[in-house]
Order: sequence, then structure tokens, then C-alpha cells
Amino acid sequence: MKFFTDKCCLPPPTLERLARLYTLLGRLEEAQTRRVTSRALEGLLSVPCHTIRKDISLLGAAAKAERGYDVAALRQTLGLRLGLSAGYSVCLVGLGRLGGAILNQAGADRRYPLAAAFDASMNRIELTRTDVPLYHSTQISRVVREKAITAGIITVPPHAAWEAAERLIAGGARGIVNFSPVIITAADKPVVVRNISLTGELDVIAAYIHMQGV
Amino acid sequence: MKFFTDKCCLPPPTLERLARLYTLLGRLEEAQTRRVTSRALEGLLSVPCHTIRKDISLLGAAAKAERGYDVAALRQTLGLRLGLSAGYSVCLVGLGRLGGAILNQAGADRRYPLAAAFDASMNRIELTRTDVPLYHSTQISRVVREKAITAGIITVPPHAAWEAAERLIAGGARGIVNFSPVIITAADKPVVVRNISLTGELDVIAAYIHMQGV
DNA sequence: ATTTATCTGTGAAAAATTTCACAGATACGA
DNA sequence: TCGTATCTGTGAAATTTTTCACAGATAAAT
Repeated sequence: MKFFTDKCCLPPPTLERLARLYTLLGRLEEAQTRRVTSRALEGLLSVPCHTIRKDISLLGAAAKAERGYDVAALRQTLGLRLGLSAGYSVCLVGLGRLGGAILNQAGADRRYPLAAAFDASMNRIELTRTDVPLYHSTQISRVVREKAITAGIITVPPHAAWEAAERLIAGGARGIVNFSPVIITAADKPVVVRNISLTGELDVIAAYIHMQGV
Repeated sequence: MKFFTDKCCLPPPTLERLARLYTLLGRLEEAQTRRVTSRALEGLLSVPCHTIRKDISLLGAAAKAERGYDVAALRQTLGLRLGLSAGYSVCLVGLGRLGGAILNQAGADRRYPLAAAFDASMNRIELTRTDVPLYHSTQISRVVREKAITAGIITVPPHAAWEAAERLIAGGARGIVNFSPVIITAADKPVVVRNISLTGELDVIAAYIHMQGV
């Protein structure tokens, strides 16, 4: 038998799938769905139901073996165990087109409200209308530290990406979502980095297609 | 010994790493770098050098055992074997803030030029200034088929995402990059889907942080 | 009340992926 | 010319991750 007070760490693939599941459950909850079976989730997530059950089982806690999972309860458990309800605050670096889009869209998703946004151009800072407090990029470290910001979103041009990352890390940020087309690494620092690139995704798609089928 | 005309399919993790490597090599080439060792790539990609060598070895072909890899040669090999030089054409569905950002930025990255863009609002189509041909969303299937577009980028609001995906697939698209906050699945169709979500990435970061350290 | 169909939870088996270890090769320096 | 340090390429081992198979349980139907 295994203790529920397991190793509080899950395999990375499991962790990423559960994070996606969390969002999906939120959507099901909005749609007034009470219960879901692992088989239904299989269709919704493109993850085999075996794997879903295993993932949830690895979490340590789940509902009794009823007909499927209780959507709200499972979501709450996930939020707790994954630390998704911790209410981390986030900042944005770069107010170009993409940054602007995120700045305005962030209002829609209340999960991660922006605590600050930065840009290297004072002019652009003055022209941008938003409720989010704006600062010059040179202030990143200070503001991140003072507001205890946990993660930063980088949407600056390629040549400025590394400096942005370094400033975020210097300020104590623990996570970075990097949308600039350069790869940011921080293997030696205790920082989680996610590099997102449209071109990169298209490359992966092209490669899969090239390997024929699916 | 193994034939170079191996199984033309690689393990998914390898394929994704090699796709990232391709972009990185492009950047190194721009910076006039002639050679890279697997150890240097380790730092640049946050992938262990063992794994990098293995990946390249799995490709089937690589340079002679010299001091590191020839940047240009390796990049060309990758492009060929991964089908990244195939010149696929791509379209964009949704001209909101994010779509607009991609529309204008796409010019910067010449790798995947947009062959068309779509929106559900005629008004917005008329207001948007760009060299990319614009169409109403109802035309997706037709245009995708006629222009032999390989992949679509979805940046529409959540409620419209599924319809956009279905139209792309109906038109014969083989790949989808979905930036809308709903998960699109096409497990039963021969289509590669990449769901990208800022909130999702922040969730993953939060989860990793919660599991303490790194 | 009993049968049947359908679920979850989970140890164990299978498969996939990464890491290791070392042979073979090259460049550089003495 | 020879030795040394540093690379790559790759089979084999180790590890991780997924899949399987089935016990235990519940709800619905007869």
C-alpha cells in the first residue's frame, strides 16, 4: 500500500496533462457538467483514459469509485495539489503588438491578473491605455521584487529577450513564458522557462506531416 | 550496422527537439558560427549533450566525427529529413488582437508566409490593411483547398474555435496551431494539432513551482 | 433481490526514452 | 612523431512513462 502523503512530485508528463485537465474541468463546470468519466475525458483531451486514470491516481487523492469523477471536486483537488489556486501574480515585458494583445486579453482570463507591464519605450508606455501599472524596462527587477511577482511573460523583440529574462530572474521571478523567437534557458537557475514560438510549432507540425500520416 | 534509409519516423520527443534545433542553427548561422559541439548545444537548448547526439544519430546522417557539427550542413540535413524546407503555406483564422499581431509579424519571419487570412466580420476585413489576401470565415474550406494550404493558425474567440478547426480540416489542412483557449482535438483525423494557451503555460509553471525547486 | 454493465484504482508488464560507456577519430601541442 | 584531450556515434543498460489487466464498487435494469 502507498501513503497518500506520497512524494509530492509527479512525473513531468503527468503534471502537464493534469494542468491541462484543470482548465478543461473549469470549462465543464461552466457548462454545468456534474460528472465526467475518464473515457469522456479521453475524447476531450486526446489522452488515453488509462493514462488519465493513472494520472489522477498518482495525484494521491480522488473521489470514491463512482460513475465518473465529480467535476467540481476533482478540479478543486487539482488546484490544491498542483498549486494552481495559489494566486500567483504575473507581469508582462514588451508592449508591442503581441504584448498589447495579451495586455488587453488578460482581463478576460481572471486566473492570472497582470500586476505590472514593462516596455523599453517611454513613448509607448505613455500611449498605452490600461489599468495595469506600466513601468520602464529598467525597473523590472525592482518592481518584480517589490510586488513579489512570480512569473513574467516576455514579448519583446529577439535582441532584448535575454536581458528581459535576466532582469526578471534578478528580481526573483520563478517562471518565464517566452514568446520571443529566441530560446531562453536557465538550467542553472531555479526558474521554469516555457519557450513558445509560432514558427517552432509550425516546424513541429511540418515535421510530423513529413513523417507521413497523422 | 544500420541502413541510413532507416524507418523514416523518429520518436516524438526527438522530432520536437530536432525542430527546435533547426531554428537554433538558423540563428547560429546568422551569427556566422561555423561549428558547434553537442556540449555547446546543451547550454543553448537545455538538452543534455548525450541526448542531442543521440537525436542527431537517429536522424541517420550526420557529419564525420570532427570537432563538432558543421552548422550549415547540419541545418540543411535537418531541413531535408524533417521536411522543414518543404515550403508549406499557412493561413490565419481570426483577425482580433492576437491575429492582427501575427498578421503583421508574419512578414518578419519568412519561413511560413501567410497565404490567406480569415475573419467572421466583414467590417474588420475591410479595415485591416495588409498584403495578405483576406476572406470571410465562410470561405475557409474553399480557399484552403484551392490554395493547397497545409496548416491553419486559429486565433478566434473560444466559441468559434471548433468551427474554424472543422472548416480547416474540411478544406484539407493537415495541421492546426490553436491559440484559442479551448482544446481542439482531432484524434480521429489525420491532422496534427498544437494547442497553445498562455494560461495553460502559466498553470504548468505554477505546478512546477509548487512541486518546489526548479 | 439479483444480475449486468460500467467505472475507478492500481500493481505489474510492456514500451518508450534517456543515460551511460566506450570505440573510433580528429586536432593540437610538445 | 607521439601523446593527450576532446569529439562524435552507438549498442546496451537504466530509467521513465504508458499500457494492460483485473479487483472492488456502484448504479441501473430486470
